[in-house]
Amino acid sequence: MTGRRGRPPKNADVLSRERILREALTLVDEEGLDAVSMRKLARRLGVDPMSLYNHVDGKDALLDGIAEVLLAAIPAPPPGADLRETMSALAHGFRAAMLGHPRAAPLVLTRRLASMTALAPVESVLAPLLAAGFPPDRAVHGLWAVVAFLIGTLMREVEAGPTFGGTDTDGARRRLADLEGSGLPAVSAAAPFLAVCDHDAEFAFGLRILLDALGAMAGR
Amino acid sequence: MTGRRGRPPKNADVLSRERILREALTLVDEEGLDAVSMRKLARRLGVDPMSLYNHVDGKDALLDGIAEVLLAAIPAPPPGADLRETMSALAHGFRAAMLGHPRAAPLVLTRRLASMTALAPVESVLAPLLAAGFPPDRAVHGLWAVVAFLIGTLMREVEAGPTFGGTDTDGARRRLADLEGSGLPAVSAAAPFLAVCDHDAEFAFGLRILLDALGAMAGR
DNA sequence: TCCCTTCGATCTACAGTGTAGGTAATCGAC
DNA sequence: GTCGATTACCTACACTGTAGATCGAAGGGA
Repeated sequence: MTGRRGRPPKNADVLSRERILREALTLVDEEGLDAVSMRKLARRLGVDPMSLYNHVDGKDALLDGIAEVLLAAIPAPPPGADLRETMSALAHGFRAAMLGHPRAAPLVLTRRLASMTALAPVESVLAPLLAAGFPPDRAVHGLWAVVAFLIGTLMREVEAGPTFGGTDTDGARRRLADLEGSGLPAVSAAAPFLAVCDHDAEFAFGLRILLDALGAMAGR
Repeated sequence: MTGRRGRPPKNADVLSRERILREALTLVDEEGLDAVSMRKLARRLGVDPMSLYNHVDGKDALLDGIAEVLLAAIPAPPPGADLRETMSALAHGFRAAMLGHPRAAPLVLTRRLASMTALAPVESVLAPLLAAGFPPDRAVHGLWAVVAFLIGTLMREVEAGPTFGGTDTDGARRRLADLEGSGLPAVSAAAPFLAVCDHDAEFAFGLRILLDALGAMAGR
């Protein structure tokens, strides 16, 4: 009655893993991670909740799937580039991919992904490091140092929410007052820079420091 | 019958915010974050679930509370130390605090905390940066770069779980085989170092790079 | 043509969740 | 003694993830 049972007629497949993941991602974009439930997702797809389980292994696997969609959006670095250009391009590509879906980004940043999708960028970073003369163990250390920085900054950036940027918003003013009245001298002195975050500048600063250090080590 | 109603007699308060947070933390330590529910926590405290709401604002506030307990465990750095010693001490203190409760650490690493507890370490880092001649905006950038690195490494470290360390475990062997058979040349070459993580060495490496860079900037 | 396996969508059901709203018992202050 | 505030308990509601069974169409052989 409510909806016909059994397999849908003909080749008109109602569901597919891709369709589910796409809809899930836009659901996260619109309502946030906490709003994701199998039932709500199914409702948006016009489908019974349990049907999702024919294409996805469960809620956790669904979230992993979204994470991989995000990771797949990182463009490959230009082929002829040197170490610094390659790492910079990948770092900016990663950041852009996360900022394109800020509410879904924690799925990438907080989960240990072991898929092929996650391995491609690793290869793109390791290759120039090895070519620059890094022994494999140091190359891996350098890779993880940069990855850690990326994860950390983006975590901060993405949790801040879009209302953190403006310098004259109500929130910023209140934060400024709180910091100045904290009684901590250094915090008070730096309060204007703590109250608002110039994420672009922070990202550039940290990335420059790290790439400088790696570049210096490559020279040795 | 099941339990007497109303306020408990005399000064024998059954519940308190501290007791709740303590029990919540050991619950997380024992069973992980997903296992935390108001009902289970109440059961362990021998109390009705709704009673918790008299001391804690809701589940989210409870988790924030646990995060602050973790943060409060970071020891203050030695007072007379210079920039590098101070930042190193705080970084190691932060790491030790997180590794002391690996399953609860994501609460600190993934939440934006705005409490006084979170501000104390910030002061401890900013003070020597400013004293070393950093202008406030650069000091804040340096602070966040180090914080981002800390968040990122600890995220990786804490999610890996305790079974990631050993070199001859089954998981390590399987990972090694996967990496070598990935078809990616750089990944294959560095596979032995990708399959197992020496977290201590990684942490030391990244921290050294960052502190070197900041030290060099302070000299200018 | 019939039969039979396979597959995907549906339905039911269950144990568990966070918490709003209401009630009763005890306290400190007057 | 009276009164408001505090605190523990109870009920109830809407919602979650998903195991298990069921049904109907598609496709392959005979």
